[in-house]
Amino acid sequence: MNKVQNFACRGRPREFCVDEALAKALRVFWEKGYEGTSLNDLTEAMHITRPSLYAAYGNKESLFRKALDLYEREKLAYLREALKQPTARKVAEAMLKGSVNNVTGENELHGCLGVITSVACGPESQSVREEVVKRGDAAKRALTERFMKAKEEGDLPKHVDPEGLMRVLSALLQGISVQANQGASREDLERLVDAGLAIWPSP
Amino acid sequence: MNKVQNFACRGRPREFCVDEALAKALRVFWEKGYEGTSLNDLTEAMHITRPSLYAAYGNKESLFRKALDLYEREKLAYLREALKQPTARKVAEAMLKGSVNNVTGENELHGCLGVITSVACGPESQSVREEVVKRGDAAKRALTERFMKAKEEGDLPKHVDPEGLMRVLSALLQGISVQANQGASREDLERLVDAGLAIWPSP
DNA sequence: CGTTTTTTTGACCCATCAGCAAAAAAAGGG
DNA sequence: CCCTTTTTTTGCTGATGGGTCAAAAAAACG
Repeated sequence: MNKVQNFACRGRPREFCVDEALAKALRVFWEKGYEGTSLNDLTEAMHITRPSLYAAYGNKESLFRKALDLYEREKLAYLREALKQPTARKVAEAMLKGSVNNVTGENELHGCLGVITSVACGPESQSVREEVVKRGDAAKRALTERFMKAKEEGDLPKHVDPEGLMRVLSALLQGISVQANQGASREDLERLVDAGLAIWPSP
Repeated sequence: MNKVQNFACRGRPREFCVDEALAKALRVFWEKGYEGTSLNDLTEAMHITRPSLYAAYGNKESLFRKALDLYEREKLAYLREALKQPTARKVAEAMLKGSVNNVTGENELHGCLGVITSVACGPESQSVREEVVKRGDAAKRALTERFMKAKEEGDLPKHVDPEGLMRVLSALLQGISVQANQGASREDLERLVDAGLAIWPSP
């Protein structure tokens, strides 16, 4: 009795792929930040007119949130994977090297979208900043817990403060992003990573 | 024969203090970044009308450069002082603690103006970003040289890479700025500093 | 007192911003 | 073939962006 695919297949079909266009939008947000990106930038990159964008994604802010989801899901996968490494040192190494890859990948240099957004948001669109910060805080908590576990397992010395160490590692990751924005080369960033790992606490 | 003070004392005197208004402008730029600051924000904070601003400082960009000079001269003095510390460890300690003070001082939280600007500048006003990056690079060179000297003097181990260590310290400072922007408390940042100093290489 | 020099005032310009309304176009259901 | 549903197209809106001009106002000089 039921038709196949009777969910929303009426009417004129959409002429663009929603996910594909979202990926384009992500790249623009990533390059320019939330406020630095205009609707013209977006529609040009997505090959979409303005009303199409509104119909498909709501408005600029909700488009950004969807792009943020995509970013977390795809580009930040290495952070979730890194947490599974067997030792605190390997966690740090995976995160730092993943960050360098993320930030110097492909052809152009970008910083981390989260850092860019949390730093570059004016008082308007404060809700966007808060959203980004909230997601970052969740990651920070997970990292702190990972270091607490590492201490129990003995691969971090007794005297280290897991939360402090988590803030140090966060700062290194954020610094990688900032320095990438400032034009640091991949070699520069790898030097940062090597020096950071060289002073990492040994059990 | 010569009059006293015959240099530009004719005509209607200015009704505001240029330096004072510049300090107000600096605070606004510091809070909102270069692009995030509008002329309305500036004129409101400086208690000046638009043409007065234009006459006194040129335009938005040249006002920002003057504000940047002031920022470097006053708010970044601790960095120059820190370089004079006798050991690499003390240099790092002075910079990190000074940065926390700088960033959590007075009543409101700010990140570092240099970080904010270098991260939050779109393709327009790229010259501003380049200016900020250029000034940062000079500081980075000085820090690298300081660590090379420290190595010669034996207060850093033989195996450390001065440039890498400089990038690590830079990253920690940038991370402090980013985390302050994200709402970290003074205690949070002091924890970061303590943990950072705890893993600092000993001679 | 009048002239000169400078600042202030208020309005204005043009571009861009995010967002939207109405009509045209394309598909399926009857 | 018409009707409904959905998307596209075109063009618009009100607000805000940085920047500027002409005229009024204020002070110092002769």
